[in-house]
Amino acid sequence: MPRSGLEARRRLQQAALELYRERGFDQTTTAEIAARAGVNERTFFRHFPDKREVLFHGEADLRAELMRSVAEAPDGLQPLDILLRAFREAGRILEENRPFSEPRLEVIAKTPALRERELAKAASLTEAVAEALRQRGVADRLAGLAAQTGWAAFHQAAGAWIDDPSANLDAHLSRAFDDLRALSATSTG
Amino acid sequence: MPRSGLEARRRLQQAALELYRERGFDQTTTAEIAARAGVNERTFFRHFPDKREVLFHGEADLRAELMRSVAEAPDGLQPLDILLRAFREAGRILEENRPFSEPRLEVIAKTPALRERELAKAASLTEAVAEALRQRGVADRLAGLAAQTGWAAFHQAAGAWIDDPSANLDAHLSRAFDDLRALSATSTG
DNA sequence: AATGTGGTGTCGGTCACTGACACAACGCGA
DNA sequence: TCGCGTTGTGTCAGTGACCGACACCACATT
Repeated sequence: MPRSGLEARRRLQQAALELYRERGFDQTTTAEIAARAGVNERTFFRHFPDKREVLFHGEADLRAELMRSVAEAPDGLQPLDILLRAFREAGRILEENRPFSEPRLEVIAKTPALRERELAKAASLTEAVAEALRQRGVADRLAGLAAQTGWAAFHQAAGAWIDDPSANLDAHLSRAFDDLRALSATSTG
Repeated sequence: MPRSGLEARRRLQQAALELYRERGFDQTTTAEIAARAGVNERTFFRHFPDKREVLFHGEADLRAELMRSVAEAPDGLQPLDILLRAFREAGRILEENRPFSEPRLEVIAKTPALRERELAKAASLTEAVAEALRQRGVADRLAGLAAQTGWAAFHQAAGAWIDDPSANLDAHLSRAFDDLRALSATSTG
């Protein structure tokens, strides 16, 4: 039966996403997911530590892409510009996987337990980005704030892109980062 | 046995905090918490929806204070200035409850499951602040971003204040919001 | 005294998640 | 070709979070 495990993992992710959409996260049991994927329930927990994590596996790719982009950004850019660049590039992962990204984000948005996990992932990712910025010499406190505000803009852009696919993710990102600048520009300080 | 229920709830919170510190969150069962509080396990779940929530009950006070402050801020202030004002005022709750919050924050910091819940609480609170800003006429997207960046600054200031109590929270807040403005001011846009 | 209400104990059950053990498929060297 | 370790899997027997239903008890109201 076992070939590489990758096959089963993919089927489990697919089955989970389908079932979460069909009857909701809370009304789906791990046994059902496993059954649809054609494996044993125990196998589910061999591939994913819990019922939520099955929807958060591509995160490693996004993380790697973000880190790479931040590290390789040209000198002379300001923190927020580095991040806009990085999110543009990493965003391609979302755009290329849209058929998977869209229902996934939909389910997450309507399930508190999944939103909690998403926030945790975001926090971890944000901290990694902040560290990457520090590696580039961005001041300590500034790096943390930049990463969090940048992520807030990215998250908002991603949501807007889901709601309005007529514009591409880049356009939404530009607008979100413009808002960010407007926010501080108009502040009295 | 039942007097008002408030008594049991307080004992449950106390027992939970103690046990989470003594043997850790994961190694504590709800039955043990209930036993130490002198009530039945079922009663625990009548007062708190789950094992984590028992540590997140004062949140309502902070939320109420923030909402009030945002709503009552004088006209003419920019979003970030409204928030700085609000966090200054709400921050007093933290300063007054420092001796109680400290062990609680300690447990949360070292327990992933509790950190997840904390992030969820922060997100909910942030969304409430955003809505309060919108009520004041702040543009839709801007309100969301302002609330999140403002919260990021507040969170960073609170952390700095825990690590360095020599300066008061206000000072840390001022510095964080200055950083925020510096972030966008130097961006090319 | 009758009645209502809210907090509680008890019981039975579902389901997420785990440890232990055995088995099947593959890769690889002998 | 045969053994052999490695890896993915199935099975079984748990533990513990959490819920629905019902009965009971303290207290307030009338």
